[in-house]
Amino acid sequence: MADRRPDGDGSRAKRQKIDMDPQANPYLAHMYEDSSNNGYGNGYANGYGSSSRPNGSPNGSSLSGFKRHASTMAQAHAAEDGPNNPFNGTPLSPRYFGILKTRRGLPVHAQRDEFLQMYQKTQILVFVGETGSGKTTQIPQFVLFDDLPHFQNKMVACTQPRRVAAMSVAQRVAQEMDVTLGEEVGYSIRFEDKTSQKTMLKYMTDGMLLREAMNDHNLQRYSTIILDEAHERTLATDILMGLLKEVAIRRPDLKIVIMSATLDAQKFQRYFNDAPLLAVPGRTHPVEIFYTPEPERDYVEAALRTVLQIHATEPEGDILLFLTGEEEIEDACRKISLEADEMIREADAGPLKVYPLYGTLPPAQQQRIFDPAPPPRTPDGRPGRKVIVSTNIAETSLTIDGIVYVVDPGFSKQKVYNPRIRVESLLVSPISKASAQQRAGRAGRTRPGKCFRLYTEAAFKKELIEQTYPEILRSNLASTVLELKKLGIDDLVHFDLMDPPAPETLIRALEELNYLACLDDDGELTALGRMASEFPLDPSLAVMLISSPEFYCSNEILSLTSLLSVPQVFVRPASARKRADEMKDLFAHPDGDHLTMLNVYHAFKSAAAQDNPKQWCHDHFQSYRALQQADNVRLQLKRIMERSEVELVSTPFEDKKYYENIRRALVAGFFMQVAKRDGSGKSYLTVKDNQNVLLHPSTVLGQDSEWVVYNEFVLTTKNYIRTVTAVKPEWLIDIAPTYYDLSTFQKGDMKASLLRVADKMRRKEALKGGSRK
DNA sequence: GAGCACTGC
Repeated sequence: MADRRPDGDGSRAKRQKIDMDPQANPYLAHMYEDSSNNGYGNGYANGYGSSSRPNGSPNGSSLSGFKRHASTMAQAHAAEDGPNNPFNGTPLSPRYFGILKTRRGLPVHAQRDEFLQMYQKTQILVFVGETGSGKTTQIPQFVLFDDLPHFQNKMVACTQPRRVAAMSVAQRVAQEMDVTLGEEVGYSIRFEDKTSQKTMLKYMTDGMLLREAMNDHNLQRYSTIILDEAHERTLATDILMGLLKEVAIRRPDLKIVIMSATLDAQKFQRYFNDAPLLAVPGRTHPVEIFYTPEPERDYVEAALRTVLQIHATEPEGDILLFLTGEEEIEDACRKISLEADEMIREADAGPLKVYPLYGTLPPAQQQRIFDPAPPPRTPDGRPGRKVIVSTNIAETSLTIDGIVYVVDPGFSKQKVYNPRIRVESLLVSPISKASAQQRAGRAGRTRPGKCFRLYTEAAFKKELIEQTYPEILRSNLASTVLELKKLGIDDLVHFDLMDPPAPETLIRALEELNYLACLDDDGELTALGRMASEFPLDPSLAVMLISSPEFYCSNEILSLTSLLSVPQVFVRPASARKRADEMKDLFAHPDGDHLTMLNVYHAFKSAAAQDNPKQWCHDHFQSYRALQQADNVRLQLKRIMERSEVELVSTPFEDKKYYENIRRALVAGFFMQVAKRDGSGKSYLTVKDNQNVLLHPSTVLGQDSEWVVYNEFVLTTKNYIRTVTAVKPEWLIDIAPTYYDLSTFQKGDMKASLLRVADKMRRKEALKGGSRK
């Protein structure tokens, strides 16, 4: 039997410190009431030596009587009861037994035997557990006792859509199993691999498992793969499901558990060839639903009215209001506070505290939502209340206890993709029934609650779709198609996805990859495509990066690529717009936003700024978080470049081509995102798609640039292109001759000027040739 | 003269 040692620290992957600490993370839906997480992580790690550990053989451990895939709940219970840890032989701590008691009271525990029997009988199993059932923490442990992966030299993997979840669940389960996090139980997320030779249960992001699959098509290192939160239907989960369906045939020994929270489980069952289903009830309190009798014309106005009404008439308990975006939320918070002050003055209402909540809010401000509600103003006064006004970040990512009232106007911002003009944009759209249910459920976490839906019951029944469309139907699939090719899936059309995307979307993606020379004319992966797939980047960014040594500026393009794959670095608070803009002007480069961002990065990395980077960012209206993230991404990309032997080179800064080389390299990746000024006005026209666009007001570029590359198409009140840099048309023809094959262009001003440019280039070339003779 | 829902590698 395989021995997994040596298990010294030397063999462990190096890991980088990042700014996420599960200890400090308040969003722990899976932490039960009794859990105290202080001081964990040390204490008993030093108590035993690894040499005395039973390892590699069940003999002598409390798992010795276990027959793989034929164990019983009684056996597992006996092993769990100790006195020694069944997985590493060390004595179990008193705290372990305390947690064990809680665990055995969880709803999933009642069906442990049933789960085991089903798990043993079938290869693929669908498990439905509502919130509070304990599925995320318990099912993987049930699996461990029966699958005994460590005796096969394999692991059990459990995927999560979000990093914080993977980290914090792993930490909780390590506690439950009385092991040190990173040893028997670990996690793996981007930038951090906290696993070791001993790891038998690994929590990870779905994207991470997908990355692994690209180099290990059969996922050989796993004996069981559990996909958790499958109902969220992230792009990665959808692709993994398609892949696992195929791997299941190639690897009959692999077991697969699909865990979902919705009643839409039949869809998963059908997809996995009528896999058996096990459903476990959750543990939540009832939530009473109220609808408006008539449709509301202005949902924000109706929402404010409802919140104030609740405050005036309903008993104690906090309120959660769902709105769609930052501006709407900040605005609503102001109005609610104003009205509430008046209610307090005139009607002796209880104090009301209002908190905004959205993803781009600084962490310290996000934390404030966990502050307790304000106390009554006088000892016998009316109780205080807090209102949280949130985007749908509070629908899945984040749980706030103490919410009793939910106000749901029925809208959220959703990504939509239009393959015709190749544009992804955010649109305020009605939510789905599943979302509405999820929102309502937020009112019943601690006690019975109420949900006020600001739409009619008829609208709920007839107008809302059942489920939000999965991400795969709402995205540009260029990078997905590249991933699938790297996964060894050649026939994309027949790849069995749960919801196949529109053929037009696939064709667009293939076309884009072909122009980028990642796929050849037969749709086969090229050497460039294979290399591009190694980078966790959009194909155009990856191609730009890989091509950049040809333009003598790969160091700079590496920095720029990192900056383009993190949130906006420029901060512009509503209270200090003018000063923020002045600061931005300090970094402005006349040729465009890309170069401006690069200037910011270089300034940030200068000795003066690094002395106190946080202060520097504050003073210069830069996002410290974004710049730090960019640094982190840069390091990761740099390692991949080194591995792929992409050279790191720079043009000397004194060289007059320093900036020009960078602009040319931009064209190598973004030649499909070019616009030309339309006549003499402000309007631009995009190449080939012929979309009328305007330069985004945030640009540093003047109106005098005839040709520009842009990073992003933003569809709001108008069509904007954002992050733009001036380029020369000769570069387009020179660097991307296939895309700029003028015979493929529609007749018009664009084609005419490109033809003139091409002519000029030919004349120049001829002259050069002539002079050489 | 705008405004970035949320994730992930």
